[in-house]
Amino acid sequence: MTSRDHAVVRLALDLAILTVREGALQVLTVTRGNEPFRGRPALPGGFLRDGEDLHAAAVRELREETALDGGAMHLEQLSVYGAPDRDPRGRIISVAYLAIVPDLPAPTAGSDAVAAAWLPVAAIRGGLAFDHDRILDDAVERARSRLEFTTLATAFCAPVFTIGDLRTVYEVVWGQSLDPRNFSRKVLSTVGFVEATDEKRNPLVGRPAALYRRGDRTVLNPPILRGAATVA
Amino acid sequence: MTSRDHAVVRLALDLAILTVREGALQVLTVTRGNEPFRGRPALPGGFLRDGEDLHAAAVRELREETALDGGAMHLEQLSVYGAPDRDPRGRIISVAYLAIVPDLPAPTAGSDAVAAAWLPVAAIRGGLAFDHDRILDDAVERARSRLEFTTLATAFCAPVFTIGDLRTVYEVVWGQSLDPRNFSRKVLSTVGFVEATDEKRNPLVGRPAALYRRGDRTVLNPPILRGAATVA
DNA sequence: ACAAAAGTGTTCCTTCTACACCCATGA
DNA sequence: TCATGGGTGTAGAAGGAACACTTTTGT
Repeated sequence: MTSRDHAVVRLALDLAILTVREGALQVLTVTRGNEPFRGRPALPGGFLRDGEDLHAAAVRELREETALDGGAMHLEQLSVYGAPDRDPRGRIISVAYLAIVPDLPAPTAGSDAVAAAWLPVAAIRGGLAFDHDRILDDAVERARSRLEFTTLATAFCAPVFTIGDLRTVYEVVWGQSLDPRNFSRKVLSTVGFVEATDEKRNPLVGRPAALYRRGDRTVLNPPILRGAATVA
Repeated sequence: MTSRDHAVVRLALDLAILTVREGALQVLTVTRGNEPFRGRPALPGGFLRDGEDLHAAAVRELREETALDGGAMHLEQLSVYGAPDRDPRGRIISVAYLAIVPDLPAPTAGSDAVAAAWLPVAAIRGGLAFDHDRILDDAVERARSRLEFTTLATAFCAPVFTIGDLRTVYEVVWGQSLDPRNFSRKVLSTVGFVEATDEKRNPLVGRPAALYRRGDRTVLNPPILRGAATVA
């Protein structure tokens, strides 16, 4: 065996599961019970199994962590992280996935016996194990970009939602405030973005808001661009 | 060993190396000398080596195929392809990279003893080995999108080039014609896209064109969007 | 002089932005 | 009737598309 041999690697999957909770962009983390990085938060993940498809493995991990299935969430491949020294236990290549989920009623406990918790992305600041800070950075930037060009924002929302709910997603993920009136028009004038229901929701105070469902469309044309606008 | 064990995988890299040659978008292919898919064209690639960084491995493969180094080209990770049955020889996960190179003076021969050839992307139509057709599709779409939002088009060009050369890249990659006058203005009004030289190039007929170098900027703001415009 | 390609100026139209204004509800 | 959030109209600014027109070369 020389150094020119084919590398022997293990293939891991890591999930950056994002949601909007309590007015902040949050990510699901698990606390590591073993070395290395014992006690530090990390992104949930696991190893690929024999004969298992990559995407199917990501779906499985997501279900184990959030009990969410199929259509209720968004799951896409993010990138591969394969620096030789990224894991002190050996050569482990990680395929990272970005998942977007609504604010879950059952908040945290996964089926694994590890402590899972939602942490605000803004509060993490380099505290994750391995190279997961970099994965999280990439995930957040991908999500921000997806809001511009796709209807991904609806994946952050419950099955029915108001235009105001949707706007809050944009404001929290982008970290800037948007004009409610122009936002409303843009969303409603894009056919297939949202689909009207005949229900309304009464806020604690103020005029009732119409409720909508997700539409068929996935790509946003024209896009909703984040300007260098007024940061909230 | 049950099916719940961690999968044992080999990790391959495949390169979609794109260029503009003879007025067409072309991709570098190698003809397979062994089964499976013997005699069929495939994307060049190879296996990750012990202790080798993923991106470094992609750079190495690109150099082996094109004798191009570092700054003269663009190289970015595309995606991971990991369907269990994607390679009949066993469980091989492939990390695909997109490379953009200028029209090379030394056209084809790689250092390996395999037959390398540039093929027009439009002429391939499902003829590649493994799942390389899908990788190529993803690569072309990524390149098209990159032209909209980044200065990637300069990576298709020689070290010095005219605005007309650059426009040809857009037209060939997008498959649509652009207004030369508006295109010229957009490029020149984006500071950092191209950098003027004081040389000119005389075409066989017509007014000489100013020559430019790549600029510092990588992101294009505002972007140059492909309309649903007049298809060439 | 003429053909061909490079580049400039100008007009029209679409889209974004900002903000005045009206609507519907609970307390 | 007042505070609060939902939603419409509209004027100005900015950017893209189309195209007439000028410039510079080789033959």
